[in-house]
Amino acid sequence: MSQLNIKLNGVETSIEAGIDGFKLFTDKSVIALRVNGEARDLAYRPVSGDAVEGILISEPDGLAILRHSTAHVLAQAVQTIRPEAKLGIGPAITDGFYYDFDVEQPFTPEELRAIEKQMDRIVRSGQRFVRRVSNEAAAAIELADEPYKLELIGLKGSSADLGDGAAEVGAGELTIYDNVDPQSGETIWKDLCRGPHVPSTRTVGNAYSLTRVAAAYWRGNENNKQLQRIYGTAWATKDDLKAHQERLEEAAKRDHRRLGQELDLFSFPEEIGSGLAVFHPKGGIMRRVMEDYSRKRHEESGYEFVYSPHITKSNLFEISGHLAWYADGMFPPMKLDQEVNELGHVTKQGQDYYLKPMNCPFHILVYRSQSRSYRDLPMRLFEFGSVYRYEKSGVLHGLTRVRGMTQDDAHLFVTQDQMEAELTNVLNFVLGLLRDYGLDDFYLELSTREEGNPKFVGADEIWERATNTLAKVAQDSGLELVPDPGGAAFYGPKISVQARDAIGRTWQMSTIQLDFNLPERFDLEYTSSDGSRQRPVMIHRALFGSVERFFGVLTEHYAGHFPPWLAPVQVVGVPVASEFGDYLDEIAVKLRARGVRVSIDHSDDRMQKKILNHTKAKVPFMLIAGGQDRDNGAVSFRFRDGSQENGIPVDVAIERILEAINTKAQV
RNA sequence: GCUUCCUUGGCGCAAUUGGUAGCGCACCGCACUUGUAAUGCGGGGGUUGCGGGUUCGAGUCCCGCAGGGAGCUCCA
Repeated sequence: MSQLNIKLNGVETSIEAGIDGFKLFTDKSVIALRVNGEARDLAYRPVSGDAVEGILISEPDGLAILRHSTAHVLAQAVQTIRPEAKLGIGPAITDGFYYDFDVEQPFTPEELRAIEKQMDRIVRSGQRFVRRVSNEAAAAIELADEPYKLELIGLKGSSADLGDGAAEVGAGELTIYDNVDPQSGETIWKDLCRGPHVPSTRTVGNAYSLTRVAAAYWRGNENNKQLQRIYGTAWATKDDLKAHQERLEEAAKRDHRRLGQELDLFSFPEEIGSGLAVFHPKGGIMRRVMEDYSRKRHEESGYEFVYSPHITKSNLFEISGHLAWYADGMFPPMKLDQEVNELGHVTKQGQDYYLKPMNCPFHILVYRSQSRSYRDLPMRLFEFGSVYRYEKSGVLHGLTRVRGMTQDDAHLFVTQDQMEAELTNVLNFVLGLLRDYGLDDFYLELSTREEGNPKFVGADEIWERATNTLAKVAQDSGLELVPDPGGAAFYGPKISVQARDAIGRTWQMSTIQLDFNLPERFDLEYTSSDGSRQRPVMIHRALFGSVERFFGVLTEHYAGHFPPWLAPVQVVGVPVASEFGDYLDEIAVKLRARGVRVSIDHSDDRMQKKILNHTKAKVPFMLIAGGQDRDNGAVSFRFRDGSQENGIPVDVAIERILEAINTKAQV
């Protein structure tokens, strides 16, 4: 046999010509090959000069192949049970996979279980995934019954944007994967697919599960038909699957909607309407503490506080351009003052008033209320501004996506020369403040304009300068920077600060936007040192995004175990018997005098019951006192984790509590 | 907005094929006076989200609306 030279796992190796990946890697945990950087099936036969590595089932690329192969098994199972189901696409996604089907009747949960059973049978039957190169004409005939696949083949020909469909056809050769029965050699099922796949359905194993069914627009376009999408999760081992399910349970326990109910923080009364929250006393305390601290920091950093009304005549948003671009996202107008005679003719022109979806035009009017000099700049106007947006009903989600919210909104008016320094300033201010609230793992996203999209207004060179300035500031921060092309606001590019929470999920927090457009629209000016009229640049920035949303994110981050400075009740006193209640009341008086939020539980519950109740309420400090403590002028701490320290002198206990509050420590 | 599922006392849940609403927690009262995650007894509270329809009879079936969950699309 002739030999050929390849680079095997980085080492120059001579192998027999014509042997495939199965021979090169006998380790069963190798499920595919990486050939010259590209994933291939194990059946691939290396040619001279190839750089070949094994892809392990446990590595990210391997998991993606496993998940995509599981999607094929799902599709085969569905077509076994519902032969009329037409195939959409079936890619791997984070933690799993999905496959879209066009079916007359949506899948029921019971049917999902039947499909899982059928998948098990397919997995056990050990069908081989066999790659076959086809061409557009042949595939079109072969897949005549699969209209969506035909569309993808057509799109491939036209080099249109395939989106998620890239997994099916992608670049290069058009391929079909046959599922071949190992005994008979018969092809049982096939799918248009770029691959690669695991060698056999048996490799899929048993660490997968179908999770839910939902509708999804074909090719992600809401003008297209909705297909039924089945989601699943798939892992290398059963333990990994279990760990994943436990992570989901952990996330569910932290859900701010659930904790908001359990901890009595806020609610969404049906009578008020979707996406409109009320904060209860406990949530109200937290919100006030959050806002007070933010105000204090803004004051220290040179911001000035303004207030503006919740409604305005339409004219304001016509000038700003919001009505032209975002009327759909605004609550419809209140039509006022119009008078009509008996004949239906308008005798007095009315006015349309809108609830404000943004604060910027109001702050602009504050700026414009008098002639400004370069000496006034930078001018930093801050407001907790309540805005209302008519979010589509399907997107509302707890406090994180609402119809009424309060932004911690500021608009900075600066000269072109001050722009970069001020942006750097703002970014550092934002990051510092977020850290104070307990978030400390960040990365930045730079959202820029999409070429040729008419949504973005303003001259090219202005966009370029704004984008370059933001990019420089972002880079100088030293934080990881992720590009987000097309994500800019219509009036300018933005940096957004993304924060990772305690269990690694990322949340978009603050945004900093540069805007040359609104100063133009409102004809803003300042007199420069040489007496000439100049146009200021605007910086929009919200740090929490909205107070509501930030509240929700912090709730999930802390899983309701708020650090003492934020906790609605910081200390609860539990007397061992009611006769010790007075003693605790004396301590409570001292704590209250120092501003601590403390209550003493005088109810006639057993003390064990009281401990249970306050543990469930996630109170940071419980102070327990009985005869021994009273005799010694002491108190006993019980902490959230159930640990305790007995016999702490009262003054020491008070200092410890104050220390924790003042340093914003977590306990 | 679209697809789909859901809605029973403050909260979490039950109610066989449509037969006239139960439980736990919470709440109120009484007793107990307690040393680290549920003391005992008793009591009150729901025309089953709202509006229509089918039926002798609807929490259960049908239609509409509202609110919620999941996903899609969207997010100035």
